[in-house]
Amino acid sequence: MAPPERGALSYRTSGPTKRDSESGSVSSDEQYDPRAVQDKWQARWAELEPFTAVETDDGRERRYALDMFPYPSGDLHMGHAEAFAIGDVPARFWLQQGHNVLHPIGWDSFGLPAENAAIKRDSHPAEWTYANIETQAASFRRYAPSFDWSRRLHTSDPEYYRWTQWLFLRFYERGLAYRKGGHVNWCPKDQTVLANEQVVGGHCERCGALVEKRVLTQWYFKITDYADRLLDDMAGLEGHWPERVLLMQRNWIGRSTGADVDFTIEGRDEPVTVYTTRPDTLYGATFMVVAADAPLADEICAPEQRAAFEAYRDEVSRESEIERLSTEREKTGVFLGRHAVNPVNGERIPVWASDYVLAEYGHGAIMAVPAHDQRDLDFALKFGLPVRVVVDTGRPDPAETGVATAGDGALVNSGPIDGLPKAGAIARITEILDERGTGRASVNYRLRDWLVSRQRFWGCPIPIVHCESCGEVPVPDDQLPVRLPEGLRGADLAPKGTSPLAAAADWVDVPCPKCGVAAKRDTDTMDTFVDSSWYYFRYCSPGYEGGPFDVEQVRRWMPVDQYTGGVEHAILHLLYSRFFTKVLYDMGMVDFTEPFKRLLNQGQVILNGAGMSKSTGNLVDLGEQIAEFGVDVVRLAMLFSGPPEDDIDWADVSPHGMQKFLARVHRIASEVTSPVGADPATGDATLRRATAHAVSEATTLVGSQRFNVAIARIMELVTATRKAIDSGAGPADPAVREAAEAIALLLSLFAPYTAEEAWEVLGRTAPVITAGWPSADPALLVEESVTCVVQVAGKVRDRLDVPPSVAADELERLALASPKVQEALGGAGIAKVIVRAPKIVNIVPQR
RNA sequence: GCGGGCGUGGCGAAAUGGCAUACGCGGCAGGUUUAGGUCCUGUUGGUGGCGACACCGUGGGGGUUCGAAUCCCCCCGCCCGCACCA
Repeated sequence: MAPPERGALSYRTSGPTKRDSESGSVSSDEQYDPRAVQDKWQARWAELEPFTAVETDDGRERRYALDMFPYPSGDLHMGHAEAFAIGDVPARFWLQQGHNVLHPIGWDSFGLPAENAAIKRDSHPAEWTYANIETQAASFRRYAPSFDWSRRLHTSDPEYYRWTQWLFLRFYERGLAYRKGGHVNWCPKDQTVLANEQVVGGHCERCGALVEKRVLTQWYFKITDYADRLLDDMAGLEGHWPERVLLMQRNWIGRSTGADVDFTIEGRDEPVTVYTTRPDTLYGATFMVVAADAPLADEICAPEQRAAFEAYRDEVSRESEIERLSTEREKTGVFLGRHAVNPVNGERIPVWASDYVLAEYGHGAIMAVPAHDQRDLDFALKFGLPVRVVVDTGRPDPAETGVATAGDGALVNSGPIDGLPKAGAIARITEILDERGTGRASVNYRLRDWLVSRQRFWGCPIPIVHCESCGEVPVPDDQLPVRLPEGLRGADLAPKGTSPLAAAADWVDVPCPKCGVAAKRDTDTMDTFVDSSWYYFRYCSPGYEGGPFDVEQVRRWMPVDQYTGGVEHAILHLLYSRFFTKVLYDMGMVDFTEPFKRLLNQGQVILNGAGMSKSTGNLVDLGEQIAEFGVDVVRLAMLFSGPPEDDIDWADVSPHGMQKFLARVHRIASEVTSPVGADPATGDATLRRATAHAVSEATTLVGSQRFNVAIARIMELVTATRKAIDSGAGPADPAVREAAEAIALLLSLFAPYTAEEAWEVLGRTAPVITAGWPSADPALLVEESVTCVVQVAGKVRDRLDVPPSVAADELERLALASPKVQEALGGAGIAKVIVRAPKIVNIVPQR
C-alpha cells in the first residue's frame, strides 16, 4: 500500500473529544499517527544532542552500551531493527537514570562483498562501501537509536586501520603474530584462506563453498598462548553471558588433560611421542596409529610398505571434507612396516597410518587401545589387530561385542597399576613415566592459532616488508598507515589465488626499512575479524592520534556494560575480542581482562517459520514496515513480541495492536487538563498506586532485560489511566497527570517518538529523554488490603481481604471461620493448617 | 552419537514452589457511525449446567511436597551446538 504523505496526517493535540459520560466511551475520527512526528523529533534531537557522551568527569556514573557494529551490506533490514531496538533500551534507561552513557555507532567496513560488488560493477570497493554506509546512517537516524554520532568510525578508514596495523606490529614484537607453513583451509570460491572458526561443517562460513586443504605459508595470531586464560576467565562471565555462548567457547577451546608417552621406534633414533587422555590404559595399547598426512608417517614408513602407503596417502588427500565428516564411515589405513616399543612393558606393537588420526592435534600420532576406545576398536576389528582389556568395567568383552568400554573399573593386566581405579591409575602411571623419563603429564587444546592473512584486496594491509637479506621487516610505526594501493579497481580485484595487491608493482616494491635495498611489501590483507576485535576500544577516543586509543578514556568507559548482538558471533568475534583484550592487558594498555561484562544475544527475525531470504521471496522489508506503521510501532512490536533472546516470527507480530496502543497513550496525554506541576498527592489514590506499581515493576523488568513484560506493565497503566479518566477521577485529577507523565517517561525506552510527543503534549518542554526516570513512592507500593487465598486440600475455596500485616494466627482463625471453607471441609477434621501470611492459607483435612 | 535448551489457550507469551493463562493478537457480542474502518465496552482454556457452580487442564507417565507449569526420575517431540580432538 502507498503510505500517506509524511506529515499530512494530523494527530490530536487538544481537539474536540466527544465523550459519552453515560457509557464512558469516546469516539474519534482522527487517530494519532506515530509517523507524523518523526521528522520533528529527529531535528530536535540533532539540535539538542542529548545522546552525546561526555568525556570529562561530570559527577555522573558512566555506562557503556554497545551494539555489534553493522557490515554495510545494503540498507538496514529487520534483523538490524530488532538488534538495535534491543540494544537501545539499556542505553536510554541509563541515560534517563542520570548516567553518562556511551552508545556509539560505526561500521565494519572492510570485507569481501564490497570487493565482489566492485568486480561486478567495474568500480572501487570504497564506492559501494561508503554509499551503503550513508544509506544505513540515514536509516539509523530515522530509526532513532540513541547513538552518539560524534564517535562514528569505519574500519576501512586509513585513520582506523593505521591502528589495526600498529596493533599487528605490537603482536609481532611479542611473538604473537608469526608466519608458518602448513595445511590451511582454502575457499575455492572466495579464493582465499580461512580461519578454523570460519569453516562450518567443512564449508566456508561466508559463501558456503566446500573448503579444501592447501599447504601454504600464512600469518597467524598465537591465540593458543591464551587458551587457558580464555577458558578460565569465563568463570567471571558466568551468569552475565548466555550459558550457551560460554559452552560453545569452552568446546571450541577444548582443553583436555592427559599424558605424553614416548614410544621408541625400531630403527629410529628419536622416540615418537603420543598424547593420550587415558595413560591408565597404556598396557592395553596393541598398536600405534600415525596421521597419514603427517610428515612422520612418510618418514618412518618401511621400504617394503612404501608403495602401499603412498597409494593410501594419495587416496586420503583426494577425499573431501564431506567424506571425512560422514559419521558412520569405515576405518581405513595401512601398515607402515615398523614397530614401536611400549615404554612400560617393552612390548612390540605395529605402527599403522590412518586418516582417523589428525596431523594437527597432539603429536599427530596415538597409541591405540581398542578395548577402551571405540575408534581404535573399529580399526582393530577391521584389520584384525589384537584387543586387550586392561580396565575391568564389568561389561562384556569389547572384542566380542564390538563396543569399547570407556567406564571406570579396576585395572587388570597392567603390572604395577593392577587393581587401581581409573583416576588412581592415571596418577600412578604418570608418575612412573615421569620417573623413567619416558612420559609426562600434558594438556592439549582443540583451539588452533588464528590464521589472519587473506589473499584479497579490501582489507587492512599487513605492515611487513620482505627483504632478501633482512627477512621479515616490520614497517616502522611512523610510516603507518600502509595504505591500500591506488589504481586497482574492477577486474584488477578478481580473485586469482594470490593477493590482488601483488599486481600493484609500484606499491609492492619498496626499499627495506632496515637496510634500504629493494624489497617487497607483504601483499596479504588481514582477516576482517582483526578490525572488529578492537573497535570498541577506539570508540572511547575515536579521534585519538597518539595510539589506537587513549588509555585514560578506556579506563573511564570500559569494560562494556552491555553488549548486544547476534549469537552467530558466539565463537568468532567474541573469542577474538577476548583474546585482544588480554593481549592489551599484558601490554599494560588496559586494566581489565574481559571486554564485555554482560552479553545479550537477540533472536532472529523470521517469517512464517523460516529464515528470510531474497531468493525465496520470504521477506519483510524494514523500509516498507516503517513507511506503513512508523518507527515506534516497529520497535515496539519487536520488543513486545517476546523475550529478546527469542526468535520473532513477523507473521505473529501485530503492528496494528502497537499502533492502537500508541494512539491511546497519545490521547491520554492530550486529555490531561491539570497544570504542569499539579501536586499528585491530592489525586486519586487507586491510580497513584497503579502508577507506583507500574514504575517499580518496569524498572526491575528493564534491569533484568525482560522488556516484553515491562511493556505489558505500561499497557496496564494505560488501561488504568483510561478508566480513571472515563469513569473515575476524571481528566483534571493530578493523579491522571502523574500517570500520563510516568507513561511517557517509561515508554521513552521503547517508542521514543511517541514518548517525546506525549511529553510535549502534556505541556513539558525538555525532551523526555533528559527528563529523568520516574521513581515510585514506597508508601504507595504498600497495599491497603491484599487478597488471601484459602485452600482446602490444595484447592481454592475462598478469598479473604486482609491487611498486608495480618498475623498468621489471626489469618488462620479467619480462614477457618469461612462458611465456604467449612462447607468444603464437610465436617472432616483438620490434620494441618499451613499459613503463609498474608497470601495463602492451606487447610489439610483428615482422611 | 555426545552436550545443552525448550515443550503453557486458536497465536506471540506471563507466572521459577503458593489464585495457571498477566499483556497483546485473533474471535465473539454490544455501543458509536449513513456504511465500512477507526474508536469504546464486555467476553473469550475445555467439558457439563438456564444458572450459582462442578469437574478436568501447563507434551506423556511416575515421584517429592500441605501445595508443582516450576524441583527429581523415565519416556515422547522440537530446536541449537559439537561431532573421529586420542
